[in-house]
Amino acid sequence: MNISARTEYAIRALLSLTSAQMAGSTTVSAESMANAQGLPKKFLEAILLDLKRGGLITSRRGSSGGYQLNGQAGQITLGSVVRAVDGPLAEVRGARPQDAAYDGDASHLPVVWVALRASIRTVLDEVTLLDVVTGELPAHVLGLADQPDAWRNR
Amino acid sequence: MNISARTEYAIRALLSLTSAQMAGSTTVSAESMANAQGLPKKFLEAILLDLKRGGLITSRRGSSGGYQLNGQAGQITLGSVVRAVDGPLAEVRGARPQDAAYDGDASHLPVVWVALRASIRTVLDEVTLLDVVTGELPAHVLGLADQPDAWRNR
DNA sequence: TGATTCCCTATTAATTAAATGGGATATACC
DNA sequence: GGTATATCCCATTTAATTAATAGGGAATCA
Repeated sequence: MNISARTEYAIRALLSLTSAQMAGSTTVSAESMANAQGLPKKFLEAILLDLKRGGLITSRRGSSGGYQLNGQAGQITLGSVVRAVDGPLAEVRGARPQDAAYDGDASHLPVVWVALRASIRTVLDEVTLLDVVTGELPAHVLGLADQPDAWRNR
Repeated sequence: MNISARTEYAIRALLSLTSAQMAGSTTVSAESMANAQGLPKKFLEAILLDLKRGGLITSRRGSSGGYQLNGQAGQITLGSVVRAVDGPLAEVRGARPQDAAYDGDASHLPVVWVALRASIRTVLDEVTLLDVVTGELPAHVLGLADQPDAWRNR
């Protein structure tokens, strides 16, 4: 149940591209993203390639090349980023939640796994890159983060 | 964002113990749990040790020994099981969600991570072992699993 | 006493995660 | 055309984690 470095780096790089899009600039190089966010450059390059293959960004080579978002920052969700770099959300022992089959005492377990994935989706598939940069997060998400113990460990 | 085999095995073993508790029996051996749920026995033993150290079960050695739940099945949540065998929910690159620190474009990201963890908690910390065995899951959880596309991949 | 069953440490094998290196390919600008 | 820039791509490395197994010690009961 962890967010990988890959995913975290991907999101932070895309937030740089979002910022650039808002400022009206064209492309941003891997190097400047790595510097701005403190990410290992070659590792970031590999991640950006995944993002490109996933259709989230476009790129241009050459002297004034770099990357930019493929589409509007307000249309790109964190969920799509996670899926592009780390695969499906909430897999259970390598399988999709609804495909985990059990019998006997555990027969109702898939319902729980599906609900768990659905609850994760209510956050990751509702928050866009633009939301994160502006801090104007969906009411539902702010509500979750405003719960009494949300910021405390259990 | 995955559920490990460790966690899945732990839950399935505990569901066997829940069933035994409901039937009024005393202890269940690791071997019979492994057989009933099709789990590797020695691996299961290691997991049961974690569960014991986490205070979720008790054990007795010897010829009619075995394991039993420490407390009522209706009081033990899936969240406590996950924490006992796999550590904290929803860590971000090895740190707690609220401890991930960023500046610049990513400064609002911790709010998202905390909200994500909160949403996971609304499922895992609300569902008990008894709920799963009986299939009588909390309304909130059933609601999530009843959403139109909850059972479909994205 | 002997069978049973948990307890515990160590080890292994496979996979994944995180990163690095080197170089080929495309682009812009002088 | 030449050169600097920057993506693209493959191969390799290192470390950590995951999943599982092995072997035997310690407690318990009949």
